Amino acid sequence: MDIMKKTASRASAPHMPPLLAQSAFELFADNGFANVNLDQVAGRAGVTKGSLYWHFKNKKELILAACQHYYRQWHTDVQAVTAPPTDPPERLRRTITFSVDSCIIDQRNRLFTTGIFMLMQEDGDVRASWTRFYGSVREFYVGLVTAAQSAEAVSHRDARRDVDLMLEAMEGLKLRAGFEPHIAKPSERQAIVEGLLGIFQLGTSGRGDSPRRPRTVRGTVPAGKQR
Amino acid sequence: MDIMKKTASRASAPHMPPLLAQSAFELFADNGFANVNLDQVAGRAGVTKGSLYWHFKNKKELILAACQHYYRQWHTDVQAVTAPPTDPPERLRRTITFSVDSCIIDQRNRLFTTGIFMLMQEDGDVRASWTRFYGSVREFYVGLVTAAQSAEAVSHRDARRDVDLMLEAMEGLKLRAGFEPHIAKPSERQAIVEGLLGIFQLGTSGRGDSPRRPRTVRGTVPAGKQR
DNA sequence: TTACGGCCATACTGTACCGTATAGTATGGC
DNA sequence: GCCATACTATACGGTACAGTATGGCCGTAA
Repeated sequence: MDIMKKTASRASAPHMPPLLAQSAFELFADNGFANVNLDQVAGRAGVTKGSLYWHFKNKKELILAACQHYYRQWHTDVQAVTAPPTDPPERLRRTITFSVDSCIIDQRNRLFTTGIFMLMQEDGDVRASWTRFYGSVREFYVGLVTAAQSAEAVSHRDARRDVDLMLEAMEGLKLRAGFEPHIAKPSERQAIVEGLLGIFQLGTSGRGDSPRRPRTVRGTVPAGKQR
Repeated sequence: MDIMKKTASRASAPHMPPLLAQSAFELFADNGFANVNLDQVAGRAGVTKGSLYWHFKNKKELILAACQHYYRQWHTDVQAVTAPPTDPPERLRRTITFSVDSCIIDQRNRLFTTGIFMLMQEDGDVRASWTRFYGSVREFYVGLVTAAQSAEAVSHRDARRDVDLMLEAMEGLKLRAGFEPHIAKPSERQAIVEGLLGIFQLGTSGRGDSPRRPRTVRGTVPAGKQR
């Protein structure tokens, strides 16, 4: 039969474990954790289950590795978005825009994180893993927000609380995008970004194009109230 | 052997289907959809799988019935909260407080809805079912909010958008409560309610007790800006 | 050349569980 | 007294899949 199929590409593989983790992530994100078996994961990586079990103790460890893959990806993506040198408010806007697009458009992102939330309920390790990630995301956003706010000389609000509220809304958005696909329209996405930015009560900021809704009137807040 | 075990309580049962649906909801909410088999559901209702399959075509129909049970429960609970005659802003506050408590404290609520979001990704019927429910919840809140806003004579904002943002934040809250349990503290819950109410830019409203954070300064919004 | 250890494939075991087949029981109509 | 209908119990087929047992290949070092 089909012997010697691909003995060539042996040993040159980029160190199986990360490749398996990536394959696992892609399959999990496309089909959900419960609907993927280890034969498929191994197959996608070009090996079989025997070798998968050489690198990972069990399915749970593979899942955790897939999570790490996802976390790393997120950080590098956001790094790329915030890299270009701009002023802090614009960086905040870009990051939020990127995140909103990820939540709404990137179905893999949606399905994968939903699955994690499900697993979290019944596995402490997954929960701990996600908790660390969420913490890093929050700190990242807090940094962005405080920078943006101090740039406007209004830092009277609790940035951490605001960031939490925004992140909650983003997670909810992810879920809602699953059953109300019409929010994927560009105009809707734009409005949603404005809504989230509104949480921080920053001025309309950045570009000159007029904001889409009158909501951002908030920017003008009575001064002299800093704590 | 054990004959005549419980012939007494036969036939007096409250018409199996709803009882099975409730049993299914409880088990699903406690253990997740994937970790419950039909023997357990039937057992909890005092029957066996054979009779379960008499009433329901398959597991999916049972799940949909459990969803209906959940929806009904939510509506009656909220009805109970908003029933006592108070002014609209206070009714809004009470409803949000109730919802936040449900999201954070009621673990069954959390696990069940998370499971639904997972199933939604792969089943159109579940998705349609949830979409209907979400629509009814949104309309309910829009009614509350417009009533509350017109009571304060400021209706310049898009209530539907605000409600969507708030509901998204609530769903996110539900998820976050799963891995950051410290937000179950009463003071935190109170702050979260204030944050959500802040979305609607209403005054601090209702009772005389001072709000917990300076955030609600928002209430004083420059007048004369209605569209 | 041999020996060995890292890596992988194949074949298999064990288990969980959905769905079904079928036998049995209560109840009401005729 | 007979039968139909509604409902319940038990047992099992089929399947999907996690995890294991075992042996082969290949590079490296003695």
